[in-house]
Amino acid sequence: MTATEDTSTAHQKAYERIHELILTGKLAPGERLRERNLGALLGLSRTPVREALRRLSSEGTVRFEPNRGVYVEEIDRGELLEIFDIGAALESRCARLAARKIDGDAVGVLEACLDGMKTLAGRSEGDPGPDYVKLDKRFHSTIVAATGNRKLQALVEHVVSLPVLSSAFRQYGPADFRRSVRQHGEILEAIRSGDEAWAEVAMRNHILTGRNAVVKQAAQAAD
Amino acid sequence: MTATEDTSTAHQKAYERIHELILTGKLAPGERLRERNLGALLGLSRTPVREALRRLSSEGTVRFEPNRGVYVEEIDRGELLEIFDIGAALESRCARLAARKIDGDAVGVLEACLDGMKTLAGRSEGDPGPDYVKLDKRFHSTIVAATGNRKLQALVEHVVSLPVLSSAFRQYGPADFRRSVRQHGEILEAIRSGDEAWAEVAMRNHILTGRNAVVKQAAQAAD
DNA sequence: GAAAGCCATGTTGTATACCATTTGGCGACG
DNA sequence: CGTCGCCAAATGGTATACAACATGGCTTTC
Repeated sequence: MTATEDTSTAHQKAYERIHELILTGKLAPGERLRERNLGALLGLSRTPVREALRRLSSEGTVRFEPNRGVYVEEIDRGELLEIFDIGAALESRCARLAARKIDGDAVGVLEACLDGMKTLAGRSEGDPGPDYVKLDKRFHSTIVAATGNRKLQALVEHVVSLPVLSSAFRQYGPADFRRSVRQHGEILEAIRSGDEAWAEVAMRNHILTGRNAVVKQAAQAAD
Repeated sequence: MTATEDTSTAHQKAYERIHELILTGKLAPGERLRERNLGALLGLSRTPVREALRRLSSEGTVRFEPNRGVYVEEIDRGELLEIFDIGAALESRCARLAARKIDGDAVGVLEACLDGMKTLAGRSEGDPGPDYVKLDKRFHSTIVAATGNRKLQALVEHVVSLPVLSSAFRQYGPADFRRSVRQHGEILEAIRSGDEAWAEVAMRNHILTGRNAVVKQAAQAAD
């Protein structure tokens, strides 16, 4: 029951797997990706792999150098912080719109995500694992989708991938996860009650918390 | 010397042409795109066409329905205005960063673009044509690139495509073009002088002018 | 005459084959 | 001994071939 997506198409599978490999650092920034290797690794031909790479390229996760291969984009910390600021602006706007327009089904999904995150953060002391990240992503995606703006959805999907990457590298302690759960709870409550201003600021607060964790980590690394 | 792009790869050509066909309305919102047709039209096989469509899909311009074809995304006016707001936020931020970090080469490019736009807007009374749009895009792309943030660059590239679309449908008069040129001049001067606050607000002003034109057009259409 | 199921056709999804370009090494020449 | 240039292997770019799925019309049956 680990597999949540049906991965009906090979292209989708390739996209998700490669994205995950990059997020978890198995494919390092700057590393060259050989299409035949990836295909063999995933049990696919080059065609769906290349399509997945085009998507990743369009999202800025990967870079095509014509006739010279595909490389994982390297991120510097300044860019990353900048991205967090932009993400905060976009997602808080989404939260505001969602508070206005969300329907019952979507609220149900949010509740389910929150439940799952609570359980994961509560039971294990150390690392709630990649499932937590998936629920987190789902939570945010649901909010963005609730705005009903497809272009906005595409945008946020893109901007979010890098912060998620950074959080994958980041060492979260149990307290951090509990705080994350609490913040998601606040966002949900704000949206459910239709309080636009609260939803906006709760989301902004949540994302800037993540930004701060990156800053702190940088300070530690400088020791 | 009309051709500015080398179009070195078939995929790039496919991407640019299809994008242009959508922007100019030759491919209408909601219309189904057949890969074989597009390939034949552009003198290419399906492979690069599909890769281009994946990019466009990732940008939210086009929509894949699994096993059922690719469709041009339809936009409603509310979404469009929302996108303008986001574009204003992102691009004004870019202008601020550019004012801080831009180098001489990039300034030269901006000057060249502005020159070209001046000429086009000055000489012909009616429609300066698609070349004007291209210069406009180049101007903005250069500013975004000057921020040195690749992810941000990818984002803006995406968010910008729709407003450009709308401007393609919009009927600009000579006065509008002259105003557009003047605003680009202001932005350039602000960036060149390193005045971050001015650059930010000049860009915001420019984009919200475009937003207003859409609103006005909507009001006219409602007559 | 209407509805349901099957088949023909077209289109998407994926794999494979072929061509162009890059790249690293080896040998000839200065 | 160094350098230039050529050749071969590998890799990306594109075309084509094949398989899976969807769709519309026709036949068949009630």
